Amino acid sequence: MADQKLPLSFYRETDVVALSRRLVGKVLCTQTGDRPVTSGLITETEAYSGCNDRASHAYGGRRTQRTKTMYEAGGIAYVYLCYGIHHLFNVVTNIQNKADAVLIRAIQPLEGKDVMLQRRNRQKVAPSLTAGPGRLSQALNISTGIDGVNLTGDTIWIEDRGLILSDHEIESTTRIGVDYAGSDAQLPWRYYLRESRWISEK
DNA sequence: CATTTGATGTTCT
DNA sequence: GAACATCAAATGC
Repeated sequence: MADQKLPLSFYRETDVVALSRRLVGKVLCTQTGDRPVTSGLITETEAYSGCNDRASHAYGGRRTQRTKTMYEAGGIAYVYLCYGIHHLFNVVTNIQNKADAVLIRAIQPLEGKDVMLQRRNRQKVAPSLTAGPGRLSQALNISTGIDGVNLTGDTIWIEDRGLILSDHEIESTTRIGVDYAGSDAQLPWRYYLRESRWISEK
């Protein structure tokens, strides 16, 4: 079968942790303006479980201008500004009002590497190009401007290219940068390709 | 190599 | 004011 764009039903899965694991090995693609398609293999993800997860922006049912996107039905992008500089890309999952999301933390460049180098102002294709949530967003031209955009459209989407990963190829550890979340910081909800160099931390 | 620091918008106290 | 799902450049070994 040809490359297949993931359908809305994929994102409406109710187990955000299982979905986070399943997104590793899929291919994130963007296309803006008249630029060529840029894409990369998803190598690292983190699950954020809505209202009950102290690391989540939606913890305790918090609704703000920023977080309202997370409460929509799964299958759209949640992009927000971190530290006033970095645009972080998340996949909204589950049904409406559940506020579950998966943060994409790293990709391995596939198509459009020259465009990514240009956007990032780099000379060489190396992990620092797209390994890290702020980095991959800049490489793929993802910004808060596409917050709420449908992931089955032609601006940003995710493809299944038939790669199947067994459990020993995927490592799960605690999430990055969520020390403030108390005991929830210990949850092993970060998934990454064990053998990949394209990871945000060693 | 490791550690420190500056950049900087939104949200919450 | 302070904290924050971060990064890059500068500084110290």
